[in-house]
Amino acid sequence: MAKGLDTVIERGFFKQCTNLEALTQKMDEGPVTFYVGVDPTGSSLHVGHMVPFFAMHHLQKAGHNPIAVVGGGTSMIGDPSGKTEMRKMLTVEQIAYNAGCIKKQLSTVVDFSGDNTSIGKAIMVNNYDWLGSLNYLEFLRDVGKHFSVNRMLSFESYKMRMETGLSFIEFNYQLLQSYDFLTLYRDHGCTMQMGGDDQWGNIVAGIELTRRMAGAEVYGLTFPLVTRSDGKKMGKTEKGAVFLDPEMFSPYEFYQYWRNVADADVGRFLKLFTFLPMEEIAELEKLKDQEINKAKEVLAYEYTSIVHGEEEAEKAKEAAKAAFSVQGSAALDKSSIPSITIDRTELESGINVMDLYARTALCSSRGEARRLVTQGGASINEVKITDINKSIDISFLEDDELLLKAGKKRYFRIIVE
RNA sequence: GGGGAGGUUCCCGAGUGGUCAAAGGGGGCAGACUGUAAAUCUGUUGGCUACGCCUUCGAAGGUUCAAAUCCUUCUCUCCCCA
Repeated sequence: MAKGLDTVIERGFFKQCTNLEALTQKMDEGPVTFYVGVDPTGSSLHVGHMVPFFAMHHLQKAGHNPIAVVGGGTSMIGDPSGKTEMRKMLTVEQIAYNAGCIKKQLSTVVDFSGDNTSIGKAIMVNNYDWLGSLNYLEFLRDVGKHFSVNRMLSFESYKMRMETGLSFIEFNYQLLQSYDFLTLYRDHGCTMQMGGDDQWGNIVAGIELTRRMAGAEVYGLTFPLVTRSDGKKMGKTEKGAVFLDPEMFSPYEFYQYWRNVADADVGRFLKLFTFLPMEEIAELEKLKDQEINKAKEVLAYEYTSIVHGEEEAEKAKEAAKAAFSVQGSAALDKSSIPSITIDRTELESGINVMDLYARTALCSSRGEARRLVTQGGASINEVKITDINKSIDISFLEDDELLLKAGKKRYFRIIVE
């Protein structure tokens, strides 16, 4: 089995391949240039986007050459695959900005620097560069003729949209993505595309187009759709997606997200989202019941460390330990908890509990704060508050701070000056 | 362009003049249980200066003592025909 490809398969990235034997052989023979597409629809990726790039990492490490294709052109249109609604369109400037942010985030797993000769060479390109200047008539004549509408309609992703409606622009997405593959083959000798299994149809279409127009055999490989065993969408929380941008999703929360994955998911996620050797993961997978928490800690630490750096991972780990151990807040790493500063004089005259909570991110209104207090979920510096009329004053202070707690896991810090 | 069906609180979805801040479900939050898990159970889920008041049922007007519910216009979505 080809180097790199075996790792990818072994770690659970493999769902299906257009021609596994041929691809294996090709990858055995030497470096293969391959690509993964990413949509620059936001300024931050979330963890769900990362699956292909972890795979990319393993292949790059094995000496193959990755291309990350930013869908600047295609995202101006919208991909119907798996979406129930049409995407909003973005301006060229927004896309360029987003692409910059994304590259930075991808750099945590893929090396774009090009100064490490022992691994494959990675580049990032934007398909707007070739799609943006397409001539409609020429495109229809040269590319469009290879596509069968009947065939396209038979794809599941389009079928779904047939129910709700599918605009003509979206319908063209497959042509553009196929054209990407052809272009990358011509310009960069790219011979493989990877993507989520929902992209299978588009990938196959690209392969066919490349065969017809360039007479070359290229390959496609898809990853299983990563789901959570509890059926919830991977990488989504109540508050939204688990973003990689620390401004949008703090390293502590990031750590906690992975620390709290379902038992059944730990092993799979360790393989997908960490670089730990398989033997080590196999050991961790043996853990049961309470012991499995160790595996979750490893997962959380490793992934946090990849995305946010070891220092942040360490901080998050310590903060979590402190927050959930018996000593309570004493050992909490305060710097990782969100905070606001209030004036000492204000506290001296006393602030109502509800008012205080409502001013933090813990509660969005006094009503919510009232509920929290009434239901026994509020405590300040580890003193439970159950009286909604309680006035908080300087007697609650500890080191000039108030540590507000909501429920078991959410903290907020009030610094008094 | 013609015809039809619709837009309800975070989401889905009841409600068709007062008993509606609006059923039910989902989700969320909190509590119990626990392993910072899952499952389960309980409570809660517009705002506020809180036994009352204010703002919500696509938007703006109107009818009425009283409208999410009736009328008018506008707007958006979906379906059928062209």
